[in-house]
Amino acid sequence: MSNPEPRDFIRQAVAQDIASNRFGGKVVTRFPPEPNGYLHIGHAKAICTDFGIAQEFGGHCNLRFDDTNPTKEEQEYVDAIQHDIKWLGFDWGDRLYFASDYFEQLYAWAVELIQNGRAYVDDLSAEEIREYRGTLTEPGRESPYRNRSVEENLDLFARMRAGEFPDGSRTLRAKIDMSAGNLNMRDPVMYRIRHATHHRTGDEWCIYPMYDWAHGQSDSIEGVTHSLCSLEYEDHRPLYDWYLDQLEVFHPQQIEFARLNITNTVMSKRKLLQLVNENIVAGWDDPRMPTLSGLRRRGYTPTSIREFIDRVGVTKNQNLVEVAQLEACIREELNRTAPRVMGVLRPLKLVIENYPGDKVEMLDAVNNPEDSSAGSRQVPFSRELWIEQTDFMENPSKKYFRLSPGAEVRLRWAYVIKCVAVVKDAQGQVVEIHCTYDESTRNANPTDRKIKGTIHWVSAAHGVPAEMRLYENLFPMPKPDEAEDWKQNINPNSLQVVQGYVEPSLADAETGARYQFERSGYFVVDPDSTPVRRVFNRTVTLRDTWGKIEKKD
RNA sequence: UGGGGGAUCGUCUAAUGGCAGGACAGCAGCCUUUGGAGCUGCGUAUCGAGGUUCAAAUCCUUGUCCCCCAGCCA
Repeated sequence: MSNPEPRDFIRQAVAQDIASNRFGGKVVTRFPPEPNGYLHIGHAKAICTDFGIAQEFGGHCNLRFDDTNPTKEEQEYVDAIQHDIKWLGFDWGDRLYFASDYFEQLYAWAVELIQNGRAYVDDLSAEEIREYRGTLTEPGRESPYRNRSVEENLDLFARMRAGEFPDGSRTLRAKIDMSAGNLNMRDPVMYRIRHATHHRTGDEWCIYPMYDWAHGQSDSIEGVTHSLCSLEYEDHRPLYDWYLDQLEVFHPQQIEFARLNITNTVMSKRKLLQLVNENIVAGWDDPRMPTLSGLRRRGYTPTSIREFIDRVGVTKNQNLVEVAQLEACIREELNRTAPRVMGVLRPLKLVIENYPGDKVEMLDAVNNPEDSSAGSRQVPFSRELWIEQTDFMENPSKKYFRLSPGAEVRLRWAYVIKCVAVVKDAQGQVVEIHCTYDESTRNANPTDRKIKGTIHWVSAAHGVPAEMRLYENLFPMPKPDEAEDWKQNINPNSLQVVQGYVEPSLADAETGARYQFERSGYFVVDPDSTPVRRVFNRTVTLRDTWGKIEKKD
């Protein structure tokens, strides 16, 4: 059951707890999202850790929505979150919970704390509470309402629940220590009044528990043994423990780890929401978003994301992982699994002068050199082809070994051709390339000379028009968060739409199907794709050695 | 001059007193009908200074730097 050598400090702690029979050897974790936005790759780290550890140690992981703030939460998010977790590859079975299901129990426990003199109704305003809290370096002052009688507190709290008081007029606070160095212990608010409709409990409640009051108790109710969360809750652990100790209920262990950060993107829910609301991107599932729905639409696989999370590890260190690390994971998987096809992004007409105009040959093309079981397909070849604009250069550098005047190049799976003429328009733009082909080189190399370059192509008569959406990082700089105005730094080329052609085998490609467009990148069929308008999203480019050579010059 | 946490190649991460290793990125080469993939090689990385020890990334002392906390958000 337990790993012989746990991979990280959390797994080590869990293994130790099992060894010492703490919690009766059981392992129960939970993933506690607030339904106020879509899940992103940072959440994937938490999901993989919470569900992964439960799985590895033969335990369970609960999915519990932390829905204690009706003003920010929506059913849409509840549904999207469940969909994304399943897609990532995890299953909570019947262990779907909501903090809002515990509101009655939480209320009863709050009454218990009042009765024990550990909580009180405070009439201070939000602003006054802030003033009384003190500062980081100065202790706070006790509220004048702090020493009300138990009876008065009970009465007031019941009337808070009954809806007798307006929003913000009163709170229930834990009576702890206004001089604590840890601000969380300076009489934290347990309940606030919010006459708001909750997406699950409707208008049943007008007081709502705060995170700290809800979270640990929810963990306890569910029998969670290991409550894993991010580093910023380290300061909350003493409070987490305090509530549980006061209540003398089952006491889970909270363990904190560092959240995931990735270069060239933003990860805070607030900023992602802004990108969506201000139409900077096309929605939560815009392929440029670091959301799971965005990555899915971009063509990332669940396994590649899990692999990525595995590789970056779990520690308490501040981290900023290069996005290249994520890209490496999807490239590695797709290299193994994606069928190769030919697709031209920016078409340039090529005419083979000595090839008969009425002739069409079907050429054999290997589907995946990394997977012999993938077989091969037939690709039509004819006199007029589309090639990539970037595969022709009128004045090539020495290291360029694709097409240029007088130069020879191989057409993938077809013939070696030689450029004999260049046709230009009135503006001097190259609009057509004329070549001759060497009939003896059909899928075979000439013996008398070495052909260095191979380019891809699509038969003009057979090619299928396709829209290609070429994505790059949303932000050009590694740390957009540190810029003065982060939104001013969106990469203008983060989405480029081009109209190209793909080989006819892709005519019926299904939504979600992934391909390698040879020499270009990995693409996935977008949901926008129809038989009339085929749309491919570029998931990631191939590693581009030529691009590096070019840059150096 | 409050409380909490963290410092290991460019990045992420291993080591739990015993050869500082891996992945990504980068560089050089080989190979190649994808300038893909693959293969080979390339590293003054333990925050500083003292100390303990045969031996320190690890233990002790001390200093420095970074992150988080003053929502009736989570």
